Amino acid sequence: MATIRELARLCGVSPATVSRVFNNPGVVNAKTREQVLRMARQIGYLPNQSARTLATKKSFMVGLVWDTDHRRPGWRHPFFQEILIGLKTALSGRGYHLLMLATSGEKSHDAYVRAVRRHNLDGVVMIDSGTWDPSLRRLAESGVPCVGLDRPVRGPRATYVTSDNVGGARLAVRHLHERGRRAIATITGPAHTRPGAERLRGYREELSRLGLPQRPEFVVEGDFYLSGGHAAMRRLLAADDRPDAVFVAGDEMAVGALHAIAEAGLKVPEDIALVGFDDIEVAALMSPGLTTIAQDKAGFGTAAAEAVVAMINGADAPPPRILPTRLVVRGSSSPSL
Amino acid sequence: MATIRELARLCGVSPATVSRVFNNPGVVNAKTREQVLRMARQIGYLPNQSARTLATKKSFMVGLVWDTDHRRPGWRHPFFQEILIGLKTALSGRGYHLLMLATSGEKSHDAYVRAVRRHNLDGVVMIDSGTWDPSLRRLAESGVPCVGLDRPVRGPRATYVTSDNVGGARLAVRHLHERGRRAIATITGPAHTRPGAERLRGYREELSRLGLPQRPEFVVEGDFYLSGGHAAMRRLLAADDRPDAVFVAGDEMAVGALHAIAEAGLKVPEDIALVGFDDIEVAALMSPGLTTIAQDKAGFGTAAAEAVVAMINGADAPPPRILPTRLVVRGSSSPSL
DNA sequence: CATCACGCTGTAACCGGTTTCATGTAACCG
DNA sequence: CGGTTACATGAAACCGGTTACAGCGTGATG
Repeated sequence: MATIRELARLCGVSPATVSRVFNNPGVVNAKTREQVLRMARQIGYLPNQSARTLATKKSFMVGLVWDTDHRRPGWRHPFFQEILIGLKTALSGRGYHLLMLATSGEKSHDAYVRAVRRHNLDGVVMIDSGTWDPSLRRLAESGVPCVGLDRPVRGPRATYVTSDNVGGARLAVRHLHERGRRAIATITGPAHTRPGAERLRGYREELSRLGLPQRPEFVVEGDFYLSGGHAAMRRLLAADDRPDAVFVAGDEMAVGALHAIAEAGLKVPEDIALVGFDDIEVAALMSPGLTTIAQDKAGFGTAAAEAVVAMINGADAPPPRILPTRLVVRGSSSPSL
Repeated sequence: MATIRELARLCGVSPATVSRVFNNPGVVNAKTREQVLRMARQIGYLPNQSARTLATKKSFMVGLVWDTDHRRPGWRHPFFQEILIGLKTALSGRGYHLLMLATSGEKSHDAYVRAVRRHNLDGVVMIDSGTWDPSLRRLAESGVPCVGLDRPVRGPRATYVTSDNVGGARLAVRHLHERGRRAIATITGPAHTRPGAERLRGYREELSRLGLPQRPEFVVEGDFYLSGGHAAMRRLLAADDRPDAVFVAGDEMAVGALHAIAEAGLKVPEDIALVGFDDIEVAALMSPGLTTIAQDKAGFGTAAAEAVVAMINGADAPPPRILPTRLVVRGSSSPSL
């Protein structure tokens, strides 16, 4: 492995000059610079990142906190993969790498903080269950630039990225109303999760705006999973007065709901129209296709990368970024015949 | 930030001793060791990984090469997320972290090699399209311990992990045969991909074993995607003599096939039974549920971690690891009425 | 001509660990 | 009791970069 001193010797200059060629090209004489670059290519010189980090305290690495505890829901965020692609791409475009943080089972409250310190991470992105794990709170409060994905994060240099859940839910309800539905129920996410609460709020707001009554029996709490959607739908169907449309606050629950409706011998969209939320891959694969509120998947990653890099470069924590959502119409909300 | 010299001073020992406490606890006197550990905890001392790496050339980081070029299929491996969880967990249990490698758009043939060198990565895991990208070939040949996921990798210290595609395909065909089907077609993956070729081979082998004829018109090539499955199924249905069962070499294609069958006014499983491959999440969500060949998702990650760590610790490249597959029976292959 | 500014470069200390080698001490053995 | 050995530790070099500071040559300025 070629070192900076070797390269310097070959070029007849000092290591400092070589270093400057790479970090501060402006200050070094054009001729010298060219020569150093040429020689560097020739002998395959590569600056050693560890040495650099040791000297500068900048690692050009961002940690990804991704809580894969199977008891919690977060580990399978509906479009984790797309977020990850966006994040990786956006970070690498800015010269940063992504380190998957792991606590090696260590259950200390500052396991993450320690990992971040140990590796001199420049910033952190968190995507997880949204439960306020103390070790995550510590992390956000520790002062590293910190961006939460789909979960609020508070700390001296922390911000977050989320979708416009309220607006999306309103879009969904408005759409069902435009399709002529008036008895619009909702299956919500868990009340303690932020997306769950916000989507419910949007549903309520839009009902008010449309002058439709708020009917408590039309609000059933689900769990964002298939089985929860199934169970919730069965409860809705069991009531005397069943809805003619349901806004389901998550696509996976919507699939469960779809099955429950079919089991009850009813048809979508003829008897009950359905609108989901997320636009996961399955949504397009169902029959009928699932009308849903799409989130800007790649946008999550990009926005997170932007925010964390900005903070790394000394900016104050930017305000939370709310990504727009949009309605994707498919068969499950087609005009009934 | 507390350094090793500070800690040493506080304990009245030399930095060397402190270092030994952490790396070679056996050689240092029990009393001294305890004292150092206690003091370390008290002042929150954390060894700096960059300094360590600089001195030892071991980073305890493994790179993940994940080609997200959208023109290639690899970036959305059917169960990327599960593999990633398995990998992360298994690595972290062995004291390694996972660094998502990115080439920052650099199109050099040894972009990956350079990234690995620069960061002193101890090993690499690759999951991608399976196309022989020259920069990946270089990487495998560069001598870093290297494990391919669902793709063969050759190099001085390289091996790979894959599923028993042949065996799985045979299971599928045998199952359809047991259900009384005799006109068993297949929709394959692209012939140039390894899983595609192997699953086709399994299909052929099992037909032979069962004494069923090989009918060229019953073999249609797909692309592992929804649309390819749909198109392939239409071709099968258009023939004079249509099959009563299809082994589809990927679940996503199977979903496409299912739609094509429905569009043709036929029923699954009554008219045509279907068996997929992969056991992706959708498989259980369809109606009818998709009978499929399940792969050991978490096993991929674990096996890859084991292999790469073994090689890092000096072992020779272990032979390729073939993970067992198993049949998951659902509605799409129920006995026809 | 002395002075100064400017542009470029080198020297050397430093980042925070690890590791070789030497050394001191205590135990052990014939 | 002298010599060997094992054990525990410290001094110092080293890993490969960065950077504060000093120095040098050149041309401009008073």
